[in-house]
Amino acid sequence: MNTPSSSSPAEALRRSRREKLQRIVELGHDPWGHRLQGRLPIGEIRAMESQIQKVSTPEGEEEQGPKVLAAGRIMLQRKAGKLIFIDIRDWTGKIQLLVGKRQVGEKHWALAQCLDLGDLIAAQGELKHTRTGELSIFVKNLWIMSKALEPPPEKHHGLTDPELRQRLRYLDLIYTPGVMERFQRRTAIVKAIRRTLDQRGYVEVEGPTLQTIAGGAAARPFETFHNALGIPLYLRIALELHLKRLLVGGMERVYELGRVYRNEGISPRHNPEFTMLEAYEAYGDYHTMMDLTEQLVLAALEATGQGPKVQWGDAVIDFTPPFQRATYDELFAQHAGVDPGDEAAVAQVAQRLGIPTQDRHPDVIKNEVFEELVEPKLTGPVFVLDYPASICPLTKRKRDNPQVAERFELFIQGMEVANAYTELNDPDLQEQLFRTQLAGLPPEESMARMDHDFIRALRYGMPPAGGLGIGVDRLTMLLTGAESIREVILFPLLRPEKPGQATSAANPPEA
RNA sequence: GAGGCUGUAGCUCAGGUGGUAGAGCAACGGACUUUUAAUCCGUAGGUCCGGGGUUCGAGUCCCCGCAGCCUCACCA
Repeated sequence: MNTPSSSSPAEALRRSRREKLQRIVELGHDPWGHRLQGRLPIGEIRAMESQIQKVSTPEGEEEQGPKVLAAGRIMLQRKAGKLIFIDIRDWTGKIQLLVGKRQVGEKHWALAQCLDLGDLIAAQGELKHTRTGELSIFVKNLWIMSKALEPPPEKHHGLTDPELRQRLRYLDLIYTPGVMERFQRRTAIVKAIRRTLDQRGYVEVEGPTLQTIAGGAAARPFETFHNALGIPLYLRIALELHLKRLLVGGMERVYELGRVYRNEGISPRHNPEFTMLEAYEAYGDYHTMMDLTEQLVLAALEATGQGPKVQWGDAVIDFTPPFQRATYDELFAQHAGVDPGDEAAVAQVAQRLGIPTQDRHPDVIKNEVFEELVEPKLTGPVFVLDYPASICPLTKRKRDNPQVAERFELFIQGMEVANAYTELNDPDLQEQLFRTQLAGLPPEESMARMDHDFIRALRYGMPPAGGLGIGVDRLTMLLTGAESIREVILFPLLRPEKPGQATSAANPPEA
């Protein structure tokens, strides 16, 4: 069709498959398959092994097994003259097919000659053992379900190049051991989170992802433009401010589980779009959310079918509850070796670390020291409690100490996994904090962007509440042994593939 | 944005100090009715990421660029 007489080896491989496709059509088979009725998952078929019976015949003892219909992808093929062994796999398991020329007849045998690694096929026959004891389907009928026109990766090593694994994730799922399982675990984790919140009486909602003010966090947003309205819009960087509006609106337990977008760097722990859970509970506080966090993490852990001790890289994470709780200042003193109340001493440490101290708020300096010296030591799981109020513009202060905010973060392996507050519901203080945060900062870098409608909402009365955010991707990393966030995101952001780029396994995208 | 590492057949990889590019898998042809990463015989397959440069000669050395990974920066 669009293939000129190219003689590259990749073309030769594709041509061979195209020729077989043609042959399949000529033989009267539909190379693109059709609905299958009565097909069983391979896992279930394997479980039928016990139904195989030995019967006596004039020729001796023979096996008699159930008739089954299976479908799957051809992973391996062994040809032995007029006999072909084909290993097919679906997402429940793998099984061997035995195709014999005498047993299947001409038309099916001719079809079998046109099969390649990677094709999707269906086979129907008797479930029995081969001479060497391998559970197999002794094929009577054979269909092709989908002809693979591209050659699959190497059959024992699969794909190893991380770039190819991410760009061709469908192949990664098929051929890299553990990838399918990891993403299924991710789904199980997300389901467990939903189940836990639903059981606790929460409602799930969907807030806007296109916003005129991207608030609720200190991150650079992606910008876009609405043509009909003629206004700039931003992709959300947090779920917070709209969920709190819903608290005002009377949704007393509310959560959203969805994507947020941050226009920042990419690293093994950062992807520009990631999945966040935020949950708000009226008449709770950050202690309420601490209990909830522990419950959610344990539910997620259980959903992955693991015990309390999880291997992650060289480390073992012990999720045995209750998780350790320690205050920000305690941990600061312990790991930074400085009295957190001694501003001069803290500034000195900061300077030693190369953290600028000129004209900066002491709490900001202190927090950067914390991030530098304390966070990497927090192998956790550990709840860090009571942050300096000045770095928490959306958080209620402690009743007996306005310098301290009722906030905690959960750290595991030096990673911030959860962040929670007793939510600030005083509209005047909230407005004031927005303004002081804004003072002298370009709007892009403000820690909290002024959102007048949000302040107005607070003026109508928001119940005191606990609020929680959990980074679902990071939690999934920790619970599935993934050391890069790209291993738990199906399609992480990559630079676009250039036409003709040498790293492309298959046809480059059309120009 | 900075630094380090990597890029060789469709895939997985090898190619000391510069001398006209190799293996396994996959493909193609042949043998084989109980294989298990099947085996055996044979054939074909290359923009060595791209572009410059040094050299009689570059996969190899130098410069510029592209992409990926890692570290850092950014990041409540």
